[in-house]
Amino acid sequence: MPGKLARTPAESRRTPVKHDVAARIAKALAEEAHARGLDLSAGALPAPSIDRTKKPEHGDFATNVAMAVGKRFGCKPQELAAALKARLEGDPTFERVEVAGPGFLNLKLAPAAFHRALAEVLAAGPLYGRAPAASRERVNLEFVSANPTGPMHLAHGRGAVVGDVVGRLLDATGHRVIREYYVNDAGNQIKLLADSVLAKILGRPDPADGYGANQYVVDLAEHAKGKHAELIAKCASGDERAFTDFSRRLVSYMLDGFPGFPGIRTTLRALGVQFDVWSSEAALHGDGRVERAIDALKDGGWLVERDGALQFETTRLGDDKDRVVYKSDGGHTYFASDIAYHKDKLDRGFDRLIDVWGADHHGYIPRVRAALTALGLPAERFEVILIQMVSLMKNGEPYRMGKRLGNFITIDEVLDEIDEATGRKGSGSDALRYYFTTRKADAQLEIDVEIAKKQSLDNPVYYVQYGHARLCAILRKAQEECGIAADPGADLAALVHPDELSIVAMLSAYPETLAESAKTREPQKIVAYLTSLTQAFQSYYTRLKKENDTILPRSGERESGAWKTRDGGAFAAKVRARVAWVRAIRDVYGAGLALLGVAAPERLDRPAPTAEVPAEALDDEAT
RNA sequence: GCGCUCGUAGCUCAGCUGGAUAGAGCGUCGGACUUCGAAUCCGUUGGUCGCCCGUUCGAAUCGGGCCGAGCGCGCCA
Repeated sequence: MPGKLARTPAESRRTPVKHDVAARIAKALAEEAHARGLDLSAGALPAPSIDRTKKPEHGDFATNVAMAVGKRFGCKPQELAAALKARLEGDPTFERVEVAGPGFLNLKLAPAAFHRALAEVLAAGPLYGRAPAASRERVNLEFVSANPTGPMHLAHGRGAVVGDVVGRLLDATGHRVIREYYVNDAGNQIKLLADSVLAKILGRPDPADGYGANQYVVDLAEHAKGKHAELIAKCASGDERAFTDFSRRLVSYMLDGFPGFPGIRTTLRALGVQFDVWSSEAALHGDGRVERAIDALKDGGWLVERDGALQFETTRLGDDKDRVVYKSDGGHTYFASDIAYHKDKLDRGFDRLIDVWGADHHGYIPRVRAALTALGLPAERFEVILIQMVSLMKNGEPYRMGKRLGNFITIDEVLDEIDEATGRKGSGSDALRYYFTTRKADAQLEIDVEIAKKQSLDNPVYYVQYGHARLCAILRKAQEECGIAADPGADLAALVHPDELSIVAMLSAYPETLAESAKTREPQKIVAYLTSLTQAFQSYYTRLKKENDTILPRSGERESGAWKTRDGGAFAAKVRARVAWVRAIRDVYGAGLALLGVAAPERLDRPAPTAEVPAEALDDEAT
């Protein structure tokens, strides 16, 4: 491996500015080696890092190249750094090159380099940053997969949003993603739901651990009673086929809704989440895929009969204990289905399987991996994103709705409550999506409904949406009052304000952020990026005002048109450059918000100062 | 007991393949609007990165050991 100085074509397209810097450093290094009569072709050089700096005084990029390869040059890092500095100073890409600390090279880019970077953003527009990853994979992304025995709760919602955003990230980096919901329609839980509903209809007592205490079961019973009288009668007389049929219909109702219950699909849609494939556990059994998978394990000698049950010796593959696939009563375990399901997904030709699970299922990973290995399938293609708990707070206190607490509040309740409070349909989805992707998936999360309802700085999603609306307002005024359309080919030479250039540097980092976020399946990197971009622009905007400058001509000048000729046209050139720059920021913004599935409104209505609604009044409506 | 995840500011959390003086939001306190959206901005306050060793030019980051938290360890799903 030649290290980071040599990049693949895909990477170089993805990070043009950084790649440019890397190439110039490599060139300087090669020249220095040549000058010293060193032959570096034998053996790889240690890979140096080229990083964006955290502090402005360190310039735009910093590299440890002199420290990394100093030994090969047989000299001190600081000496090599000084030699490289001398060579790089002749390069017009850099405005300043400094040796710092133990041998870092700090590089400050010249304005022209920023202008080239900005031109790239403008040329790509809203598609900026979307570039194929090194490997373009066919990905099966399975998420939510909540049992269709009840409404979706907050914890499901987090998995839904994280899964959906990871899907968008993978799409944006050139992977082909199939989003799949695995419907557990064959297990005990479904049987229990059907028993509970039947019990309601037939006036029998609810089964042990049944669902009968829930209002939606009462509603479901009422709905089913009118529609399936014959089927219910057969079920009552112990007809198993009828019972299976009845269960299947109940699953459909849970997914598609019935009077008094919106249905899981509807809830997901309200959250902005859609699936390509709904696969059925029952179907895996129905057409023999489970049986065949278990037979394959048997043929491979992985199964033993013990205590009257059929066990898969996963311990031979690193699991803690062997796992039962067929119980002593002859029934299958959930694991048996899951073996077949994951085998099926790989059989369908996916390069990668990503499962999104609740963190409490983490112990399940080794056995699925063991199953794939035992079946001779590439277990390394299987990965899991674990989702931690969500607790819902209200003004700092655990939030209760009825008897439910935190995780057990339904998505619909939360969405409705926020939508009603803000008066904007979709604001609940925006708020939840933003919250759920702000933290990494495997960290516990607190959500405060009161903050999510606020249309103010306290609410992080509003802060970012406001930033987007503000950029749009500037572009709108530029067009309508100055006749300036953001021109991707604008002359950018007049763009010299340090804040403007540092924001260009941020824009040029967006492709790297997207690539990294997709690669690590960590949406929070996009959120963090958008937050800091917003901050940078808002800060610039206020500073400009303090400096008695504006992006657009002042209103007086707009009407007279005097701005067009001010300073011999230099002012107009600056305005045009800045408008193009605003457009670039807006586009990156829009791209980032689209990845999160959060609305990017072009304008936001100012809230009336008296819009505060007493929280108690909303509680009554929401329940 | 074993396994997984984690321990960073008063609170909620970032911190990329190890990099320079560890960051953000909220909270505290104090400031900034005649002019493109003040739904904003600036400053202030705040930390033995749980503890101890080790690896090296360099550790919040990697390794080991403790302490503490959550979860898992079903012929449940």
